[in-house]
Amino acid sequence: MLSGILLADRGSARLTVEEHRLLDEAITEVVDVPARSTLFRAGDQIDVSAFVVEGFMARFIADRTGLRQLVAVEVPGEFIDLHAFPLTVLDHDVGTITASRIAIVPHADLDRLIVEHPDLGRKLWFSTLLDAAQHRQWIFRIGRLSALARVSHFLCEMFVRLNAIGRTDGTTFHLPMTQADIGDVCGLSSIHVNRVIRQLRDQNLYSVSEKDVSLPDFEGLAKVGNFSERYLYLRHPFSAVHSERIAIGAPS
Amino acid sequence: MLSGILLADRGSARLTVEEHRLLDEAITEVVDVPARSTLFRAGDQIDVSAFVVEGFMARFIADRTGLRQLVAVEVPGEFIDLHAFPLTVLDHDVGTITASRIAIVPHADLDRLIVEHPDLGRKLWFSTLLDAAQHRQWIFRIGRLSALARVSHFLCEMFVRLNAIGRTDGTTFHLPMTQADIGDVCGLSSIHVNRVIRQLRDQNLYSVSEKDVSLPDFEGLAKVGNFSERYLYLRHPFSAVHSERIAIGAPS
DNA sequence: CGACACGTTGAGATATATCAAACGTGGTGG
DNA sequence: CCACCACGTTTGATATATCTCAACGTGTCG
Repeated sequence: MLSGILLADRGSARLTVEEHRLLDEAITEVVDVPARSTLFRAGDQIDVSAFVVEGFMARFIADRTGLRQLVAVEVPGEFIDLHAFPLTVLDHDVGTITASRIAIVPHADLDRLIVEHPDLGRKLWFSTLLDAAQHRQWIFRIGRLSALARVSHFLCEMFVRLNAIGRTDGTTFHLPMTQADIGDVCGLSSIHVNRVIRQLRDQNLYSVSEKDVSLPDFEGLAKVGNFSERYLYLRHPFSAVHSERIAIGAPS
Repeated sequence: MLSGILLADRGSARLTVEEHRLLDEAITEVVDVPARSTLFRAGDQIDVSAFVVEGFMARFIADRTGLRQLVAVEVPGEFIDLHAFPLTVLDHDVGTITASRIAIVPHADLDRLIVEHPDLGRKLWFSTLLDAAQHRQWIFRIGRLSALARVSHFLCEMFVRLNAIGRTDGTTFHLPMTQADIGDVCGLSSIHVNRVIRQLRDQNLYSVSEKDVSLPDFEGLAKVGNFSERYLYLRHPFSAVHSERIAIGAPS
């Protein structure tokens, strides 16, 4: 049941037992990929998609000078390139952060599945739209938040997402990313990330040991980061306090 | 044939005559919306989706202080909230920039259509993934480009998108956005946008009169903005020179 | 005519980047 | 076992991009 982790806790899109079985049967290969390697590149035409079974992966866009901007971080249970199924060509690179195991599903099989099972098709569509909702929040994060808020927002996101797949103990979770990676997520230099993280530590909002991150005051961190988890569309939100109305203001 | 403009020039997702007809029949209402008004808000549960027939619209996220970040700009022929069909709840606000006319399609009809016509379903899926691809490019733009490059990149994007729907004469197009709007797109203050635009004018890369923007040297502007149009997935790219290989560099 | 939205300009403040260097730590090979 | 190296983190000093505040001009619209 490799697909068992797919779409975990996503309210309206949870998969039925039957749908899990169908997806499992469509897996043609399970591949182990070393850390820090690039699997696909922008422009690649691909006829399979894959989801993460274990490990941390990332999607990113690089400019001519090699500056890298991550556009998504994927954790177990998430497709890394399901959008390539309708799109057929990738517009960004895909690679690993840590050593990862991925399960591969040919597009031809997805084709057949969504015709025979429209509901499953809708759920796969939903899954790609979850990415889009996260993208939007990343735009907001980078465009309108301070460095301190950006890093806080990102830490909140990772916490909530990992919590949803049972990878936290309620406060602590494993985050195998370097400060440079976080900079690539937040549009910051790694040096500045370092300084911001120290601030969070000084405010007792964050601590880390061996890549195990603790957020002793999630609500406080969420406030600093202007974080509201609604965009993750979870059936069981971590924070009871949410969906607060936000004032619509004038443009800057 | 209101739907005639949908997915124009998107290679693999162009609609057949029959599909256009089906969508047209599903339109229940055509609504005129005044400029600068908000149609839907984050958290709204909606059971219809709409596409732009005429006008400029935007999707945006606002923080507690009213700072606004646009996450998408929509022009005629584009759905503004098709993602709400699988998602059912919106994670951002939707509003107009100029007075607009939109065509409304109930989700119940889309439901029926995609079951009976899986190919159409795939194309609608594609359409929402186009948004996601644009989101990714916006993250890159804001995260890794200078103010000058951000504005250039955005101008290139709007030019190419409007060109694809026949709304340029090869150099000039109508862009009814204020400098503050552009700031909300690029994560900049309106004052800084003003200064950046003056730079572009001084470099003869841009001129404007009555909201009619001219880009006399598109290639030059694209270079400044690190712009490559691949992510727009057009059948007839504007620029012959593209798909150049970009070096993958080390993280910052 | 006044109010308002938008663009423009100036001066000063500040957040973040850049450059440079040191430090710990784990792994590796001799 | 030690020397060494690669990698990530940390710190300091300085540069610079962008923001903020403030003011003014211009056109439009009621």
